[in-house]
Amino acid sequence: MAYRKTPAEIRRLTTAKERLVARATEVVAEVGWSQASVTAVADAAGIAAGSVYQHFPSKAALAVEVFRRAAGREVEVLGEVLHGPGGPVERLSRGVEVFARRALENRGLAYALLAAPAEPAVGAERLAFRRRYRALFAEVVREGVESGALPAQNGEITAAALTGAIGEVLVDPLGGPEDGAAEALLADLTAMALRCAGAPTA
Amino acid sequence: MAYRKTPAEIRRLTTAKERLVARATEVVAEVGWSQASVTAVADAAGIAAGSVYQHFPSKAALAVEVFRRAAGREVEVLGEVLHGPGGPVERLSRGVEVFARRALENRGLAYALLAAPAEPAVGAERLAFRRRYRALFAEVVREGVESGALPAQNGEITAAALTGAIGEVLVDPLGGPEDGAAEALLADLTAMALRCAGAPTA
DNA sequence: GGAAGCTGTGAATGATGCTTCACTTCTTCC
DNA sequence: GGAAGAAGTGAAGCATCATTCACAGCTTCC
Repeated sequence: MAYRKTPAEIRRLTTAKERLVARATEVVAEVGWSQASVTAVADAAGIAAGSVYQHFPSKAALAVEVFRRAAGREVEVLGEVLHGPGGPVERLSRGVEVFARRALENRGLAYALLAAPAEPAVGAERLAFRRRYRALFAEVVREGVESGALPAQNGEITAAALTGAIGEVLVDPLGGPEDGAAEALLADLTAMALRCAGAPTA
Repeated sequence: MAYRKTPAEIRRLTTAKERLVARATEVVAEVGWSQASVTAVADAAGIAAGSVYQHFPSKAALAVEVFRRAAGREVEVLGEVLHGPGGPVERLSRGVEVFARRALENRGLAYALLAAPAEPAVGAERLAFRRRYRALFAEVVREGVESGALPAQNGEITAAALTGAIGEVLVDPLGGPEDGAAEALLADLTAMALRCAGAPTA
């Protein structure tokens, strides 16, 4: 009998899978979901198309994994900022700025996560993550309202609006070339977000 | 020689094309772009699949026409409200409300126009129309700033944010079932939009 | 060393759905 | 009525890709 995987072998497989996800993420960031065929992704990872199916049961599963990893990092970062130190308004402002800054620093990926046409499975994942963004924003808004820093409002609506507004504001810059106006954009964007939540203007 | 089209024949062809676009719009509103195959659309219009190509050079061209007609109506309506009588803030408020109300009254179509997965040609059209929405909002915001009704701000950003915010807020209600909370939603949405533009709360 | 079994390969398979085309049906006009 | 030609048909053609599979190459462990 020769069928027990050695730790080294397990590590090799895991590494191969990690590498596949990483390369697939790069491909998606560069050419978008619709152009990221199984063949293209496999080529980028240096394996045969068929080998993808050693790691994932379908292309959709791989795509979902790519999305989750990348979007998960963003949720995590945003959560840390929004749950971090400072008053609700300050945290909201910093959260919006950090989120937008990270997107602008990694345009291709940000565009893929936010807006690029994608297969249904990825679309569903996108929806799910948008809900998570909303939930994070809603929490801070609610806190702000309770503390009196923000006026009474429907926090869910404001949170959804913030999510949509940030995405929409970023779509054009993310699609176009780097234009050097990033800092001005960030300032305008955070100002808008604060107005949106009803924070008194500084 | 028998190849001159009579007026009646021309009318018949035009009517057939109109009918095709109308039925295709219904199909898209019901099942979304991805399920609206040429066969399904042709069936709905009561013609053969091949006949679609008498009117449009490709499926994409038909889809684009469907999108343009439907989205064009919304741009027109929004434009009328935003250019109508009243102060900038009042018009902005009414514009948001009218836009959202129309979407909620025609959910399937609104979802298809705003968010449903679609082929690249439709995606491009969607982007183009979003720019038109933004331009309309930007105009009113600029007017409001000039008249002093709104605080100084980057009108383009606010306009993009309004477009994104409205879309995002509507996506969930449009996807789910009618829940009867439409009026409350509209009130919260317009309140958010006014805050977003910096209008003093009523 | 060598049997057993897992991983990797990439061409073949299969599904989907747009588009074409040979043919039929309808309209025009003498 | 009938010739000429357009519109309409729908099944076949075709392109695109995800997925499979028979086979080759490796790793494990006695």
